[in-house]
Amino acid sequence: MKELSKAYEPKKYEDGIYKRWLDSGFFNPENLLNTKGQYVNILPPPNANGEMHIGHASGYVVMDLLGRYHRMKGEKTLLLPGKDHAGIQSQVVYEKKIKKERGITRCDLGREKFYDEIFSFCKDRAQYMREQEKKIGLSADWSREKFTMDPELVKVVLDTFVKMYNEVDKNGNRMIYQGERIINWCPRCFTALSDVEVEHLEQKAKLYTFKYNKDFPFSISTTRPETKLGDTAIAVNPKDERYKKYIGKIFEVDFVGLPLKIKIIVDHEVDSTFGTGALGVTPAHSAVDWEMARKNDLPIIKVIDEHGKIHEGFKKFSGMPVNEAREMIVNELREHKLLEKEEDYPNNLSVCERCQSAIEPMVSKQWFVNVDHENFSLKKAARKAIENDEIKIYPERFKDVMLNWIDNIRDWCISRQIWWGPRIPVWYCARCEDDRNNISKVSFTNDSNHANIKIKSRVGKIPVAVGEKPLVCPVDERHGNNMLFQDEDTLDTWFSSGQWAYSTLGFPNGKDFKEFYPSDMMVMGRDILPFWAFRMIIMSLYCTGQVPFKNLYFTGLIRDEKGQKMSKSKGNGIDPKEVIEKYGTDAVRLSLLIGNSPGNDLNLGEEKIAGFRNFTNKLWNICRFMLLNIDKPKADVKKPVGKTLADKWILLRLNDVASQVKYCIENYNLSMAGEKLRDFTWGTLADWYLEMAKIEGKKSEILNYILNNILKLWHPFMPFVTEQIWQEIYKDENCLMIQKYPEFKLSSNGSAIDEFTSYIVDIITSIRSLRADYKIEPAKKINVAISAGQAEKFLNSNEEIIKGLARIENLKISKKLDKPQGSIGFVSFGVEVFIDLLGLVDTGKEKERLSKEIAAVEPYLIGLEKKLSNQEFVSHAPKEVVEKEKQKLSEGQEKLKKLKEQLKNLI
RNA sequence: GCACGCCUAGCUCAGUUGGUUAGAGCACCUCGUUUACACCGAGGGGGUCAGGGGUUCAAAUCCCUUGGCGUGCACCA
Repeated sequence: MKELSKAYEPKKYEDGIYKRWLDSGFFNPENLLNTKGQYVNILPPPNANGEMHIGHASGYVVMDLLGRYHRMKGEKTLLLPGKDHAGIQSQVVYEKKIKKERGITRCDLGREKFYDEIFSFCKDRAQYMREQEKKIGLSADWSREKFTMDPELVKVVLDTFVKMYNEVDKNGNRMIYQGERIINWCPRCFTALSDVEVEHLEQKAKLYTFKYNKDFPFSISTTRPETKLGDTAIAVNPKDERYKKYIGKIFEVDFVGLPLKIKIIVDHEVDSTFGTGALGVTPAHSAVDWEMARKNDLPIIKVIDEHGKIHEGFKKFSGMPVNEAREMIVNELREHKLLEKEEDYPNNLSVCERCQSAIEPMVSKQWFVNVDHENFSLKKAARKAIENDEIKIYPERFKDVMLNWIDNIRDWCISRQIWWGPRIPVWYCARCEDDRNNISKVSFTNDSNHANIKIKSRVGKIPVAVGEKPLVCPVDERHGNNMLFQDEDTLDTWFSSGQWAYSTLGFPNGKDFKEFYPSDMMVMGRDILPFWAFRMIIMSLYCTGQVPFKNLYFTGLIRDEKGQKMSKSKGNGIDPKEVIEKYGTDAVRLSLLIGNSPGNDLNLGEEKIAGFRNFTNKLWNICRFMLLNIDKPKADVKKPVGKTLADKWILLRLNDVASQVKYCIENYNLSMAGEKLRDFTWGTLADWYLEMAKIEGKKSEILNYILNNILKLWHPFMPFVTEQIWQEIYKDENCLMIQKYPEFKLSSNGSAIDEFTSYIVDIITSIRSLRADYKIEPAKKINVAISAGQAEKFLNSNEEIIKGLARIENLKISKKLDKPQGSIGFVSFGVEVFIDLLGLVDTGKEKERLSKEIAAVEPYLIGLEKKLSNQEFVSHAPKEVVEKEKQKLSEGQEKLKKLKEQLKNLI
């Protein structure tokens, strides 16, 4: 058997190991033999337009750890990978690309060509990202990989649209309906957005206070004077005495040369202390005003168009970008002395989550999902599933966050005016339009980004068919199908990804769906909770009648070492490619697992990764050393009987750490699982047991047993190094990846072994410490005498270990002996240890050392005495606690007595 | 405004139903090539657990409160 090389070099092995796993076929659950139970994780699909970043990696590491753990436990394990088409984002990315590389816009390509190109672009990126996912060690079944735009997935999505459209309550309301409502419009992306796709940025704005004209009785305040062209009312608080006499009146005013008809209305929402207490109502461009308009039946005047310019019909302002119009109106008001105040005012600007352009709220005809439909309330169903823990959420506190979020949700706008994504399966017939004016109005524009895009009229069309394109117009066959046209819009990406949990499994009749749905685990970034978690839950409950997954684990964000968000522009990002190359995948995995906890952000710097690279190498060397001491390594060694105290102790500790690790993993405390394993491996095994084993010798069997187990226990955390070691030793065996995970139960009666060992460890550590204090050269051997009392026998049987690890020449252990001349002593548990200092004793120094220790013990004992003399404590506290305190007191008293004696003898 | 967190060693954080003289890693200081490992070993310094109050025999842990930091949602005329 050849030795392991001196240092572990990840680069040398990782690709080969991954290939071996792939070739084994065990990523595919069908190939796993003799499975019992199953474990399914439909992996969240990253957007197929970029590359894997460290945030993805942190999620994958969790998913893969759990997957490998369950696979090794013998469960039929499926990690199903895939990619998301990411409608708006991919379209933005691809538009930028063709603009830069070819100087063209999507309109130059046309809808079909653009669609085809972006499809292959996403497929290319998906392939590239797949290679990165393999680098992180993801043990996914690539034969089942999916893409949200695969035809079979799109079919599921469209079928759901049809099903929801056909869900009609007794009043004729559909679950999916078309409505003219106020929505968020991004003039850059040229599409409607749902509420969650809008971000709010703090900005300094100006708050203008003015009158429409000098005849109008009172002034209003606004940050957006240009929208006032569309005001149809003034709202005041019903309790506001100042304006009571005007309520209900209608004023016709001239506002910067344009006529306005203003009704005075009341609304409780109006804060009479803000500004003048009078609010100009602009129904077409403010969500709150829109609601007021609906309640008061006010007319709605659209001021701003889809390009962010003033609509036709506003004379000199028409066609002007909003900012220019604002400036012009303000100037005009100033000239006419109507502007009363102009003050700085911090407010939040709504911007597009994808491109950061300012959002225009506007009234528009869009498709919506009614989240509280009478036949099936998506929101109530989701609430119930979460409340009843049908989906368990980690960390638990996110349950409240989700419930709070569900309670505030409003109808979901699912239509997008983009080309990339599944197109809404709704058909209209030009001939069937009731109102000829409403037939597909087409307008053209000169906007550079959106040249020649058709803006279809979003008013008044009635679908004639929903679903596949009919052969003839279903309303009137004489119209045939050449008068049929499909809705121009595509579906919100989250309408697709919301169905990922089952569309990937061949819903509704596929074999995988029947076998693997619902899945066991979903791991997702906490930032997409409102986008995705909620949508997956509602869609799944409605379509499949079941929850999509039984457990939901949220990861936090990965930040830089200073806690700042990683971003390309700041250049503070950690690129997984680079750090994997530099430190190896296992080190990167550990740095994302240990010290990280569900839902919390993680600050990550390269130093941390380097630390785990060191540990990877340490593990390699621990195994290297063990191998040097194993005669003929076997993959299936039974648990040996420990011969010495050290053996019994390490078996006990291995047993306990393994059962704790299992407990931690099953409760998703992966960080603690890793920490416990590391402490055992480095602190217990390497620093103590292996050193003891060097002295005791003949450890072949037990080392073999520990080696096998430690590789298995570490495998889910650091699959590459463990597999490589396994392969070096057991070439002919199956991969470590599918070896049986060790089963251990927490031992009940090992405390005596632990206690004895801690005596020895403490004696050795104390001797080393005093040696260092007295600057005794490490190579120099010393003489030690121990007055051992009860511990005589077992200290004697471990004499060689104490001698070896404390570098002792002559060790004398007796039940009772006096302090030898020229020595110094210390007390460890009940044992007195004397070190012959070879004439180096410094009485002053000793006095100080002993006094210092006495000074530390005394207050501790006083505390204990006080506690134990307190009747309340003795009667209230559990017996074990009281017993423990008593024992601590008597041990401490014994120690104090001995220390005092030593001090006395010194003088 | 509503909600959810966080504040423990210089730094990053553990501390799971209240009960060890409060822990780890990194950094720092001293020393050091003995059957693996300098990506290492041995030893060491360093914290009144943000402040105040309360509950309790017992509080880093539970409750209230003040301050600081962060996040989500809403408002933002």
